[in-house]
Amino acid sequence: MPVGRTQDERKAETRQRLLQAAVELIAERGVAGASVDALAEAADRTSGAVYAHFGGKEGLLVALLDEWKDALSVAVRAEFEAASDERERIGSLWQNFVSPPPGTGDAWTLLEHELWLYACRNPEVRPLLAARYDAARRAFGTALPAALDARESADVAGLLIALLLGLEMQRRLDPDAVSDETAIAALQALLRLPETAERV
Amino acid sequence: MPVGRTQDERKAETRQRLLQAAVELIAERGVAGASVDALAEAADRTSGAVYAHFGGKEGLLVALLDEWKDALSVAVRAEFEAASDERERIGSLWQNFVSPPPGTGDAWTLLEHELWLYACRNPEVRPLLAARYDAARRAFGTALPAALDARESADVAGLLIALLLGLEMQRRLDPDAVSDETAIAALQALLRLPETAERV
DNA sequence: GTCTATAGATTGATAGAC
DNA sequence: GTCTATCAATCTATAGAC
Repeated sequence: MPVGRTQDERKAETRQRLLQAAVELIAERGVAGASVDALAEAADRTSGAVYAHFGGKEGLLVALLDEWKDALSVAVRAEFEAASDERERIGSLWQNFVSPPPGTGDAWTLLEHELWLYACRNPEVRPLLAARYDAARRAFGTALPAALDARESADVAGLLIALLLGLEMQRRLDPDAVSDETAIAALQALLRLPETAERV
Repeated sequence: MPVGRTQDERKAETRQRLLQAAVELIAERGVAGASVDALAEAADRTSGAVYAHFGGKEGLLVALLDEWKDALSVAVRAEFEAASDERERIGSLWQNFVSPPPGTGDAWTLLEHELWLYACRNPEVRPLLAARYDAARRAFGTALPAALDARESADVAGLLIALLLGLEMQRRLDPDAVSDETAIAALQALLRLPETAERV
């Protein structure tokens, strides 16, 4: 008797639709600009569904952060490990993070900054996003080539993430802000930072 | 007859009060979260003043961006040039940008990200912020030690700004995200990037 | 769990007195 | 130029039918 199944399936589908709608609409209009009604409508539901599933807009955001907790780290790390040599690794980083194909993930970083601002202002939510970045640094760090202890590699991963975030910010305003060559050279320099430091 | 003067002075004062209120309130609540009424009230005026001076909230934001056009570059550059050696320069950058005294400019970067998001979404406003970052890179670039052409030094300045922005993002969520030593080493590495590149 | 309907508060913007 | 008063639109959240 698959009665319960279909109920649960619909429930799960609504949940996914709401989360996906939140990703798109918040990237487009911002956290404050995306009303509960608009979020529900984008998911082909009504506002009641948002309250039933998440208790409100804030609950939806928390669930979104939770869902995405390690999506970032997993994706970046996979890309990074797939490449064979350093040049290729850097290239993949640069391509995928800062100049994504202008179709799917075009507004990805907008959502990232939107959630960052939200987390900075809400002490209850901040630990969630902090854990997300921490996980990204760790996962990313273990994929680094040099033999470093966990703390060092996470630090270097933090540097790479920082540079990519900051470069993307500038290039979204002006695609010619920083040349590709300089950016790639900088990524290489940061990757080689531990070796360089040892020589001193 | 100083009649006209006092009128103009009051007008100018209201304008400044509104701009200052916008800085504080938008950093605290965000662009969408700061209503026209709240902005006016924070400036000890009423909403009518906002419409009379700037035509609305968007006009106030544009004026704010215009006012701040080179405030960033001037400040950063002054700090940077005041220091005598490289170590001091890096230290001043790190201190002032990423770990400002938690009183005055504590919410500075929140406003920066808020305006960035706003500019990304409003094609009419984007060039304004793009020009601001461009000016910052140029002004900052001319203060760089190495002998580079304008394009190269602006690129390196873009790298430094990017790293500082990205590090501040992570450290605001978690003060221990990236260690001070690693961050400073990274800034040094980026500063020395041109020399390193020449050796290859 | 999802819907409709609605309450109650807040928003951006305008009109008119001063 | 600044204020008070106000309109129309929009928002969050809830109540109740199904």
